Amino acid sequence: MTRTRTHPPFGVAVDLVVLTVIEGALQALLIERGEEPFAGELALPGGFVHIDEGLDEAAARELAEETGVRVAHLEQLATYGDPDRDPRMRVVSVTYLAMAPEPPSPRAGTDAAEAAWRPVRDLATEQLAFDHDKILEDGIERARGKLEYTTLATAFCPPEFTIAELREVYESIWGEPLDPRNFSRKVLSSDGFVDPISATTTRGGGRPARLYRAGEATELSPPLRRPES
Amino acid sequence: MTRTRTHPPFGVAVDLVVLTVIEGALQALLIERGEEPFAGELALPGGFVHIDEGLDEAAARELAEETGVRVAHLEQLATYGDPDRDPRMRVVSVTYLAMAPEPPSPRAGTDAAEAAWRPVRDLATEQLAFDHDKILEDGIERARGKLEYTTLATAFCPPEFTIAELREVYESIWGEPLDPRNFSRKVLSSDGFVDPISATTTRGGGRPARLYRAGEATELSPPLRRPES
DNA sequence: ATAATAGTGTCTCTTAGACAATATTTC
DNA sequence: GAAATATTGTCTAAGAGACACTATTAT
Repeated sequence: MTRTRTHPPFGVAVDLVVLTVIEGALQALLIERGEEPFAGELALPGGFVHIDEGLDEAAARELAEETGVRVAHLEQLATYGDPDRDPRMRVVSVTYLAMAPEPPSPRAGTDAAEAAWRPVRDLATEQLAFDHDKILEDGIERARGKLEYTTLATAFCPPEFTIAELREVYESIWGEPLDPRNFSRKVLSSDGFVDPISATTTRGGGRPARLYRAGEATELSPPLRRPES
Repeated sequence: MTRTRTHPPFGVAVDLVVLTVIEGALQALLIERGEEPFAGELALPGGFVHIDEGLDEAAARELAEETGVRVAHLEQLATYGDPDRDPRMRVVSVTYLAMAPEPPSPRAGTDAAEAAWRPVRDLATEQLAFDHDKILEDGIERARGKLEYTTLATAFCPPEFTIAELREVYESIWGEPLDPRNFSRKVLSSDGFVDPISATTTRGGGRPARLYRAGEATELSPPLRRPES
């Protein structure tokens, strides 16, 4: 076989599902495409992998270049490679899931006309470029699942947070209300989920709440089960 | 930018972690490489993706071509793309995890000198080609985790099986003994995990055991927790 | 005082885990 | 009968979920 036949010319890209919670609503970071194909449409931030860089590295670079957002967690999601997913050429996209603690205003990057947080609920009907609808959906589903058995929710919180703020993350991503008292008991009894610090805050309005930092644990065992419906 | 710079020449491959349980031992399907690099060493079955086929399609094709094994489950695992993971050129490998119900004798394929089941316990010290050690390890870890919250274990069983055989799958993959009585109760009380059929078998030696088929459920809720140590 | 939010305590029900006891086969 | 495996039942302890009650702030 010739090398061309054995190793056809593939493009390899990384695309990012970057999530955060703003005012009780789960939001995704999207760019408005400046070039064809799909010019003017919304898409996930991303770009082609350089020939001499690793995949994780490419994801981190694109995140910085295109969005400037600093994330607390970045993990590989899945790889999408339908032959016709990009009209230009055969492109395989390795996707990543990222969680950001706060909504710092994203700045436009080199080949992104605009980058902005959009509530994912508004995107239900909206059409994203390429197969990014599917990727975003898969990313959200992954995040929902991982909240159950990991301490990942803290990645959505600022360095110091209250139990109520942590609960708001769960409620926003799961779309279900949780009992504040049972939630509190569960979190505090899970070893290494959060570490208390000797400070309180009163951003809520009522009695001041104790502040916590993310603990060292990454797994949650037993898990925090998601409500049925 | 020229197209060459924007879309560097990547090779895209699929590699497969194919697992089964033979006589209480978890086994992986490995080939002995016939060509350089790593000629003579053990590797995961796999190959390059054709320019006009999807990733899942390529995985299914390589599985059939290289091993002839029929699997009950095939899912994407992760993608590995370190710049120097293949000495020949830049290759990104999209890996898949497959579960086979029984050990039909695998037959050698076109570019595989040999394909055979190997107990994964023996591979702890063994060195696989490329970064396949890491991939195999990740695949096993994924399988271990998924047994907890899915009905995937039935993919390792023949069409009709006993609860004891299903339990043996769990014990082999987790490497932990499970209480037969509690296991039985748990499986039978999980809706849609297994469906009883009106037949029994006595392959075990003692009292005949009822036979079951895999149920329609894919999720296990609440999960079947893995023992601590 | 009232409203608002934080945090503790209590009760019940489900489930996991340990293990006794019984059932049905082969040798 | 003895050995082996299957299956049912029982007990206990841990955890989830519901929710009453107390604590501490602002207005």
